[in-house]
Amino acid sequence: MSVRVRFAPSPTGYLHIGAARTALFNWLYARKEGGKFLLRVEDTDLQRSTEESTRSILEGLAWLGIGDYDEEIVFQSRNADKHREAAMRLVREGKAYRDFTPKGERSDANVKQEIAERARTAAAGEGASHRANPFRDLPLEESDRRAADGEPFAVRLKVPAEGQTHFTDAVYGEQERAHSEIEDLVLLRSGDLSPLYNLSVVVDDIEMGITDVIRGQDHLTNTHKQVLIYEALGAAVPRFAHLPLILAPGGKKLSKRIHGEIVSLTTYRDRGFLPEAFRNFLALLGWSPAGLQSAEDATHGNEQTAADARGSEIIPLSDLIENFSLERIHRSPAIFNFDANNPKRWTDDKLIWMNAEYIRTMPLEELLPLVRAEFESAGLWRAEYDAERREWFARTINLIRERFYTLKDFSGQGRAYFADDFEFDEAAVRKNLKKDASLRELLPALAERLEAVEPWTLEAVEQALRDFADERGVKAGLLINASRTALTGQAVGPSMFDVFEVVGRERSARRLRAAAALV
RNA sequence: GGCGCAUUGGUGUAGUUGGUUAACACGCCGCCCUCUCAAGGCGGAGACCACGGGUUCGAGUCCCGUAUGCGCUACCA
Repeated sequence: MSVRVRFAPSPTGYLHIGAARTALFNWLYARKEGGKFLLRVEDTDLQRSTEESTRSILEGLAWLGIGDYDEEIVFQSRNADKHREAAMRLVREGKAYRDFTPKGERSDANVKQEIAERARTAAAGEGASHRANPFRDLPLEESDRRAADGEPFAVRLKVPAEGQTHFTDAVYGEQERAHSEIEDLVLLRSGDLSPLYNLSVVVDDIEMGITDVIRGQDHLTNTHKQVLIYEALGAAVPRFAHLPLILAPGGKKLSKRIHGEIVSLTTYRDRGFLPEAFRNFLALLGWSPAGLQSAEDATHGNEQTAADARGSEIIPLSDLIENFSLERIHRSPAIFNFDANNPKRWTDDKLIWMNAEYIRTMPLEELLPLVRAEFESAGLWRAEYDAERREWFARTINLIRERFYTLKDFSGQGRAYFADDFEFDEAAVRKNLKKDASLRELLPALAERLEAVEPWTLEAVEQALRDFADERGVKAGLLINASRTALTGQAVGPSMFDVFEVVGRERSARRLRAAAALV
């Protein structure tokens, strides 16, 4: 049977990076196995689900490059009737029962505490059985009659008193759980008979023909309940693969409430990350390809091996797909490292590095459209960049991309190359312009000298500037650094003669003169 | 409280029939290069493989226990 997997987010917020990784692994597995990748929106919690969340999740997946679902999106809320039918079938077959116990109110906030307390008292009062429900063995006819009389009921699965369930998890191995540990879980709520999560998931997965369930480790223990439902329904149990959780620094839970936007995928899109870089990073969180970075590879083999091994964590999508396997997924949780108090480290170091690596090494033709999109949203784009200035634009981007980390840098630090209204970095002005008062006179003189340079090439400009420095008895470095700040507003940047060439004669001269006022 | 899962330098990981000096990437530090900053090259600090017991000639790798973290335990998903 060919592989069919699904990503099943609940639309109660933006796409969490942990969820994004789950989606990615499902996608990778489907593509590797030549199977189908499906999407199911689990919107059964009507109060918390929003259309906006659904849209945001879809957008996030599309951005990541894994929005190519192989079949139509399934909305779980539309299948409620099927879920209900399945549960009632189990009641008829004696595998589930109606529970006429009045519904107890519970405050959502204290559930955890309540659970612990209940468990404690249950442990103290000798072995309060999970099978003590008085309605568990109510004859079907009586159950039917009471239901027909309009008495409200919930439907519970009849979990066998003895024995255990087991399944083999592709990641965590053999899993076993005694039935005595599992209560008769509720399938349908009393009153409106709306289906609960465990039922919905199983019925939908059966309906969709899912062969492999790949999801977060937080579902590992509950999988036993689902196995029980599969068996009651007489359906084949799929293969399960649970993914280790992604944690915050200190091994704490990575939560939207505490950590804010850092856990949202859209943050990375909005802050100038490349989908391929983010995807690459995400793939390596909880999974690693076999052998790619062993010591052997790094030290032996042919000429380029050392360099190859160094960059071996930069993995093209085709290789990711090619090498992906459930067996290489780790069991221990991964920490997503960041420091909320440090702007330079607002997100994981390696992610930032990886993004920069992609920006400076990816084919220029692939980078250009991304920069264009960034420029369009920053109001820097001009039609001529795609026409008569096309070559200049490509050359300039290629020049400055070397030291940029995100797409935002092109419109931020790189603004001076494309607009005149750039800002001067104060530290740069202090360091390169205010440092030497003679620059007040030197800069305009240099401007004049450069205006005469013909042709305007890197070599000619360098020659002219160095000659000028010699004549004036100053170090070329003084003029070079001052020029850098004058032309770009920055203290750092590409080799200055490249900058001159790209900025052009007119603009260079104008900016040199203007900068004299800043000295 | 019960049940489950995990534990290799700061972080991500390699280490898969137990065998010598625990490897790679990011980050950090230094040097080289140099007009700055990156990149690149070279080098360095940083892990008694959570802790304690075993098994073995030999354990990061096997077994038991402890601790810590996380998850589940709901008429939430």
